[in-house]
Amino acid sequence: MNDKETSSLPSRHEERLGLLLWFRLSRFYNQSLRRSNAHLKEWGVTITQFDVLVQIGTHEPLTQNELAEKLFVTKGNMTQVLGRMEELGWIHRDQEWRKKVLTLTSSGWELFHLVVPRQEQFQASQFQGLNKEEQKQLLDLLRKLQQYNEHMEG
Amino acid sequence: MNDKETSSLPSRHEERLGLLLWFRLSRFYNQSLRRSNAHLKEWGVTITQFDVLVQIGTHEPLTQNELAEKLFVTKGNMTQVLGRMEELGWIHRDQEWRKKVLTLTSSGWELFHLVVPRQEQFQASQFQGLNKEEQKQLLDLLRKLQQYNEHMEG
DNA sequence: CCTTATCAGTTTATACCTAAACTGATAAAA
DNA sequence: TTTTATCAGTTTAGGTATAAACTGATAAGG
Repeated sequence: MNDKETSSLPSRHEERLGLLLWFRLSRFYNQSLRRSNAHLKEWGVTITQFDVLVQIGTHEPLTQNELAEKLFVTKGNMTQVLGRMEELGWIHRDQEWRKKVLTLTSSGWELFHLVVPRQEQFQASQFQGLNKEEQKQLLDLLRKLQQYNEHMEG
Repeated sequence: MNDKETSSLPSRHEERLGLLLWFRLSRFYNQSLRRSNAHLKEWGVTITQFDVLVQIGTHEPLTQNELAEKLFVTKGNMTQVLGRMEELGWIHRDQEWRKKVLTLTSSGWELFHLVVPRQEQFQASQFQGLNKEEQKQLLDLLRKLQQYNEHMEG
């Protein structure tokens, strides 16, 4: 590949921007993921479990499919993650018709109230490299991207 | 948690923004990852392998540690991913002093020239929800975040 | 009533990723 | 020279994620 020659062509340039954005995004995400897991380790919670905890805690009651949709993961994945969380005694899974209704146990609520404020604070610190205005900008750009892509997939 | 009451407090609000940013970011990243893998499936390549292919192809020769640093992943992970890519005949791993020097095989170069332009085009389409100006803004914000966090970790 | 479709969740095989402990080689210090 | 430190890469155990095939229950159509 010949960077210097092709980058002067505008159409190539735009394509490059896409790849650059992908690289930046995935690097930052990976870093952020690792740091979050390290931070949550103190309470024996993974970032995935934390996300599930927040979703159930704020939208209870939820079914597994609804949860998977909210988290943008497959339902097969939910089976595994929720299985472990049930073992740990953080959630109830009650069969109801052909659905399973998810709620937090008292132990789950305890964890929720303990960990959510800490993690909020931690995530705020992760984005300290941007001022408040820039943070809102970033949120807005991500919102636009998601809306557009959702619209594309129908 | 009582959303409506606590969100009026400014300090709480800022912390919320951090959590919101994290959620948006991870949802978009997951979506993007899934779509990229689906797109690359045509050539039997995963997005991880693609990232490795690009790094080696553009920075050859590289050691495994250098590659891990560029991709922001652990060296243990590289051992596994590179092992598979070596089996597939895409890369050479030549022991040199106490390092292993990575280069692409002719088959690897073939794949590189076949897949990179397609994936560039695909990634460009992933960010079409933003105009060129907004894409540059996003890139800039991500760059700032990474620089700040790198500086923090020292 | 019986057949067929749909739907929620599970299972399986495979890949990715981490942290932490380990190996073996080179380099530095005693 | 012997010991100790460091460094690149590997291994292990465990969690996360997917796609695709499957199960079993409910719903719809014949």
